Amino acid sequence: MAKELKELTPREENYSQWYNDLVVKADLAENSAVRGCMVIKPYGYAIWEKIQRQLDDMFKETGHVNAYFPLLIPKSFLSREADHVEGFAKECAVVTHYRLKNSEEGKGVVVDPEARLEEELIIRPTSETIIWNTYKNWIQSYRDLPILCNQWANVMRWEMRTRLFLRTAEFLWQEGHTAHATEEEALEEARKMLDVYAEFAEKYMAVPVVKGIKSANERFAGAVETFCIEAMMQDGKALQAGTSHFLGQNFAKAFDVQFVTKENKLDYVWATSWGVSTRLMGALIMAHSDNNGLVLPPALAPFQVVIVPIYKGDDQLAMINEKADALVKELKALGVSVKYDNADNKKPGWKFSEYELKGVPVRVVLGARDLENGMVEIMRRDKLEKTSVAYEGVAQYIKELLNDIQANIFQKALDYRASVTREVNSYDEFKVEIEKGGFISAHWDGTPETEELIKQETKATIRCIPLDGDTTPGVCMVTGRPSARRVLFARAY
RNA sequence: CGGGAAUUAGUUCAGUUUGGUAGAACGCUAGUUUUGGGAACUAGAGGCCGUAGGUUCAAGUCCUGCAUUCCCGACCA
Repeated sequence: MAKELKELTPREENYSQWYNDLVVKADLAENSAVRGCMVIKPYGYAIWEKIQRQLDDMFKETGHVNAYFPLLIPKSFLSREADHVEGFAKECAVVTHYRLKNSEEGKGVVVDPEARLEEELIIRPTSETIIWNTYKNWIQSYRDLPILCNQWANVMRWEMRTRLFLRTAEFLWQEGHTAHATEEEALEEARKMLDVYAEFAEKYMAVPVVKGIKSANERFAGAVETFCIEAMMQDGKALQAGTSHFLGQNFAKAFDVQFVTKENKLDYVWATSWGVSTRLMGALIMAHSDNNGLVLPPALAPFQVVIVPIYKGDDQLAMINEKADALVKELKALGVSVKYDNADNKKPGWKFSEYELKGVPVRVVLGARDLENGMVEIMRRDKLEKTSVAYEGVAQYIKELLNDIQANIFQKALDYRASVTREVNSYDEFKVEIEKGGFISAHWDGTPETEELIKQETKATIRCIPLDGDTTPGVCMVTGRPSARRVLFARAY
């Protein structure tokens, strides 16, 4: 299987084919019988659980709690906030009936026309509306604020075209929804969660991201300001990896959520929402993988080490089992997760390929030959390098190696991004450069019209206005009008 | 919703030109030999050829409708 992957490379034209093969062959996910929906398989879900656990810890550390809100939302809720309905109406699945009955021709079941719902329900594409409808009951006074809730849930957006992990009709995500007494506090919250996302992406996923602000065209439907983290994939396309929105008082006004201030005045509540989804797994796969399969950062690998025994006969196996069990114990004591695969129905060569395809960071080979010399063979997935190490103290060696791998994967992604990021000063140059992929930093006059024109002509969008970075004024590369600063362009997923 | 292509074994596909006994590879099952980079041999199991009609002595193959899936666009985290 790994051989088939080798026919393509992560940076070629046929990237989507490569990506799909990789996802399927690494046993992460597959398309389901339902259009646009995906089955996340156990190995893929194990990675998602790692992501969930880590993010959830980080949310708790910043004072958030989890809650759960309904899957179905009354249709009328969606129309309360004008921009919001505009943004989501086109992709909502709608529940119209609550009962089936046997068909009169006697074949199968049909929708019972008697069971039409008085008010149709939509399957949540996001939960702002149902949550703000609920918050109305929770908030009377400034003493009830802030509310810092997060929800782990599934949502559904009836996308025209789907791709495993990157854009599926149903996807898993977390959505934080907070309510605040002041504008400053809400803005600070939105910024804080952006930082949490950025830290998670870089420290755990080993994916470097640019923190920034979305232009008006790309802003979340209903938000005053959308902050985002943008990542660069190996084929030169950008991927929005997470967003944090400052919602102003838009939803409080739409759902009439007012509170009494310290000064005994009525005011609308200030809001944020922020989310990341199973799309992060797409980012993980596309940012690091090579032609031998996945490359997982140790911090998110379902297991960090796999031990493969090589033996002839039961005597050797017994001896190797003993050594392996001892090593497993030592590694676990050091907090390293490990799988010992002594299944005898697969050959070692098969296992080597399999675990490379699955992206396990470190492989330890225990063979009779090595053990006689007191050595073990270690292979690191990121560099595909084999070394021989003394059995004594190998657990400590592996623990340090894992740190090194995590750092190396991040550095590699960072170097790649640097190599495809550049400044451009004219539109002609831009049109040439955008074909090569990567991030392009250029001046823009700040108008939606110019942004739209660039998108039409080059398929490139403004990924973000970076929070850090060059703030020297200049002139727009298209119109020549004044530009406050450079912004980041790319073609994106 | 536009433009292409596809639908046959668990999977990937051949077979359609010229209608005539349903095929291959991989996978699966059993046995033997194997085990330091995806093992070999032998013997098996497995198909209403997407669906509904039509043409014909005869349809996987020709004709018509329908459904579904994939790719390329528009939409989007």
